[in-house]
Amino acid sequence: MTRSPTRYFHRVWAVVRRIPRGRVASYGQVARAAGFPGTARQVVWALRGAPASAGLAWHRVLGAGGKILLPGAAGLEQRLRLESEGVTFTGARVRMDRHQAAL
DNA sequence: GTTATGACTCGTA
DNA sequence: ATACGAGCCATAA
Repeated sequence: MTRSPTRYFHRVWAVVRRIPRGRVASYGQVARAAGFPGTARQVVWALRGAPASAGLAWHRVLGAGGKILLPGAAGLEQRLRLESEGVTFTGARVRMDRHQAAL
């Protein structure tokens, strides 16, 4: 089978797109749902490589346990975006027990 | 072909 | 709670 070099990206984007508003998922969960278990780090490439025009909900992807891993101002923006969607936090972490997306 | 990078994850201290 | 190390692997150079 001819495998497109961009298939990985495409699959990851497809998974992120189906995370509902107000829900979140971890990098590892996205990777697993995309059919590439154990490739949590590579999800980052897909998120950064996604065109802004795609409107990808990158802010709904967090580290394991609901922790925001994006450093600096971007991390703050992520939190603000999530809160504006109704996502609640416990300290620095998202309440995964309430906002875990069903993948 | 090799090397470096990284918004990871888990175990351990 | 934080800190560190090791394993992980697609992409870029």
